[in-house]
Amino acid sequence: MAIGRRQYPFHLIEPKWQRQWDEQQTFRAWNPGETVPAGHPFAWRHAGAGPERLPKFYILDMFPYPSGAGLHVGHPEGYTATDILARYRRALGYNVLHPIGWDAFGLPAEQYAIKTGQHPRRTTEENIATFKRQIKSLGFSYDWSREVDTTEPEYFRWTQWIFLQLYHSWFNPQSNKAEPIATLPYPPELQSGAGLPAAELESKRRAYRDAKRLAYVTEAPVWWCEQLGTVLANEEVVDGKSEVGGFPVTRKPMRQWMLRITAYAERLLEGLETIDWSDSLKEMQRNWIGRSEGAEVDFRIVGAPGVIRVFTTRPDTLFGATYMVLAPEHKLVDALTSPAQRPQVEAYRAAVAQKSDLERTELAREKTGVFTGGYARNPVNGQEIPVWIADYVLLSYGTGAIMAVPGHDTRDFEFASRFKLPIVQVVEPPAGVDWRGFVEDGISVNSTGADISISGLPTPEAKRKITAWLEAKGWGKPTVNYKLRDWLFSRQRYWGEPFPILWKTGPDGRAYHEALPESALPLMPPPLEDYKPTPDGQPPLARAREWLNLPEGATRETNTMPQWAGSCWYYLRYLDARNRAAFCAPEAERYWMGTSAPAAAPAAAPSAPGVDLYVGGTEHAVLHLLYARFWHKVLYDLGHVSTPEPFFKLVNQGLILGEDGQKMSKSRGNVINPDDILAEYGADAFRLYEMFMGPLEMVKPWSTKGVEGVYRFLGRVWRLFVDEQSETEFEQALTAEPQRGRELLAVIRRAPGIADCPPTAAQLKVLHACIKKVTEDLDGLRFNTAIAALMVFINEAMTWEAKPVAVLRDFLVLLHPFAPHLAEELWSLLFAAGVSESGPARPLPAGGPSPAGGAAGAPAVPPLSYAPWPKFDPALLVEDTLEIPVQINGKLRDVITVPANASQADLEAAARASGKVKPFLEGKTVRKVIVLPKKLVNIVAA
RNA sequence: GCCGGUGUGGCGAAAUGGCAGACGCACAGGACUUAAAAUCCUGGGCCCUUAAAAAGGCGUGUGGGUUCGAGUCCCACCACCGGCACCA
Repeated sequence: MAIGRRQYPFHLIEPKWQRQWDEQQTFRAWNPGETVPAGHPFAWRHAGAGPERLPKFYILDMFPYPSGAGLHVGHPEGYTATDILARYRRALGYNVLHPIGWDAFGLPAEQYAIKTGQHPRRTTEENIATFKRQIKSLGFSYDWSREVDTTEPEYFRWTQWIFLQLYHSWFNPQSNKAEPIATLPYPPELQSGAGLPAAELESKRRAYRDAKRLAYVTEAPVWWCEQLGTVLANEEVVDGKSEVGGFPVTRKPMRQWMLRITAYAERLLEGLETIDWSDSLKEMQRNWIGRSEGAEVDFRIVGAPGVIRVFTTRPDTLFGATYMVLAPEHKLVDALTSPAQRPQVEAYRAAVAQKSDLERTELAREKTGVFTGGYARNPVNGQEIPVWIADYVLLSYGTGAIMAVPGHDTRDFEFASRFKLPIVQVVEPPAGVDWRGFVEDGISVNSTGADISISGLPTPEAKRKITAWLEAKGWGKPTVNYKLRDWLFSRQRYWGEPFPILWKTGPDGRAYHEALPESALPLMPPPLEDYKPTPDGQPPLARAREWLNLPEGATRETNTMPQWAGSCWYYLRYLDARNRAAFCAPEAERYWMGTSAPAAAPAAAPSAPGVDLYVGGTEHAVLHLLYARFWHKVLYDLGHVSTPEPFFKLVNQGLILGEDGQKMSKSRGNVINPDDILAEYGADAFRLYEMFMGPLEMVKPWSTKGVEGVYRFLGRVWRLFVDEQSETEFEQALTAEPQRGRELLAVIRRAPGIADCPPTAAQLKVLHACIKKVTEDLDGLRFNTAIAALMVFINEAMTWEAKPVAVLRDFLVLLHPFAPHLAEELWSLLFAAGVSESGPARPLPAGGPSPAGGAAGAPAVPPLSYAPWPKFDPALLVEDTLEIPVQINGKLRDVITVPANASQADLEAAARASGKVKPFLEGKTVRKVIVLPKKLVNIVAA
């Protein structure tokens, strides 16, 4: 809008309180055992009680990645929600941990540095400064003393330390958990080492150990992105292009570090049952893990030794397998290929290798493949079936080979149709459904062999029977498969944590790796001037000769960790951010994660283990959230943390669209910059609007007009409290001497109607209805309707002649989580000298300093940030008379006013007596009358 | 294709199975003002009637169902958004 008069001097009020909060460290959270200084408002509220005796509330925002673009309006949506709840919980008496920090390593930051021709260290610092300024200007109640930055040595030393925990562990399938690598048993031939020279035995044992570690090195085809000069994890490749930058990626075998997340597939799945996340998010994780139950079956190769092992979820369709397909890269392809078919097979394999992932997975395209010339024998009926290769079978899933059942699998059906392969029925669908391509459960048919029959059995039973038979014969076994792949953990870039790993050469001439001792951490990256990636995949760190080479011929690992490393555990560092001896002290971990002995009676629901509330966008549904859960479980297994899951409750905020209803983007030109909104309407209005738009989780379009609406509401709040004449004087003084800004606020006086008078019953009813609604809505994260309730209160209070101080104070406590700056200013105005001689109706401070505890004495103005949340009194909300709707056959015909205590009979009589109702009953028989006391009357007549 | 979510005035949205549209935006009328802005007051789902109204009818994506009563519960469908997608 064309900026009119300011509704209220937010430009002076907001910086004033932000500075006060900073100087006082108002929102510092206290760890168990810490002594709270007597002058701190926390001490005032809790009367000297030790933090460990108070219930805790850990409320966390997703780790911001400080990009070059600065904050957009989507970021503060979640931040505002968590800030409101943090302030609300403080008012309820919790010890609240609400931290913030910077996820500052990683590709986008490095790309930005390259683009702007600066060192990433520098751009990172600048970006953090921008984010910090923007976040601070919104008045969030973060504990800045716990601020972390993943690029600081004191932070990444612990990232490296956790990597070493992974490196030094293996996953014991017996105990189903990670254990120190020293507990790994060697297979018999390596135990005795019979006949082997000591050096060779040691080298073999090392190879065995290294292959079992949770962090291991492998030479595997990986996604290589030439433009970015690095490999990427599966999760970072979208539609055959890099998620960052959208560059093409290709498959390339390279030596890489991997983390064995697949060992945790089952536990990551099970853990979802114990946490309070949205169904859609849990479902996304389940899909990503992709558990499927089935069987592995061996098909003997005809005319050669060996078997082709396939994975199938439908062993009941084994009789319908009319051919087999191997992935083109499968290692048995050579052995199966006949001389006659070799040219076609080689050509096909070469063609597939050329294809990008996009070409290979593109939708609705024709299936391709070639016959190898080889055959395999179906174990159930001895039939010889041809073996093909085709790129619709993926090497990376299952065994990289399938039995094809074209009768009952859509893909096999397409392929068989195209290549004229036989299609037979082995499942009977329900009547009227074509069996061709029927993939649901049915009844097995045509499934009888010499030795086994499952004909006539329903699918689940048929599966069980044939699997048991295969197992008894030694030809197969029940198997569970996961789509989840191990996590590719190394990057060929500069801007990441170096691996605390050395490479050495053994007596056999083979290279092996070794961990640095913990005492060598943090391992600093070399100060490279030329940090740019190279197109050949040689990491930039390899260029730092002095750093790279160590005295005894050892060299350092030159890969760096991916961006996700630092964000996998930051929520743990917040618990004890300045600890130099450990990533976090155990007492702090147990207290904040909720596993220490129950704290003093909680004011509301008891805490659940883990972070109490985690808020962030859906974009992290499978990357960060899966990685972090994995690391957490490893730390849990090794005894470093006390909960099996990191984040108990998680809420995704919905996307904010542009005013045109489209996703915000520079190219559309519909991006809203929070700085502009703040300059015009202030932080309180901005916060309020972000919450008033609609439910937190919903996608919703931005409307600057809507900001004006809540801004006007804040103006009404201001005018309710402030004397008009004094404001005019203030405005004039400000115009004359704008530089005196803040001190001129002292000119403002409270409105004349505000008095220390007893509230009327009507006023209390309005107040308590508001307390009830705001309290319940905050508990349910319904910020939009809570704000509506505050508006209703103000609309009502504007009509009051006399405004009791006690009522207004309670209102300010309700308002302060949403609009903290304005609330603080008005709060101090209410307590200004001479306002409240005889004290308010509600004793304030309710939880004030104990006679013994208040060394600094009671402050002149009780701190609003720690003022107790008001309780609503249901007795004040009861009505004398009620308006009761009267329906005839379910249709509303009248609304009658009756005493609240009217009996059922009274209600029915009053309803029948209504003049508006009578005509509808004329000439009809009343069949039934439904009377709900205090609710409604419905007369059924015909 | 599969999974999840969402469909309510001109717009953002509210509504334990019980008065659909709270609250806000936009709009219209009025007060204040020389005038405007700001502020304050009033109005409003749609249709039919009417000078205006009253009364009435219709209304929560579509079609069925359960119920005295359905935005809300059940079944089938449609549209949009998000995720996954040759995973055997």
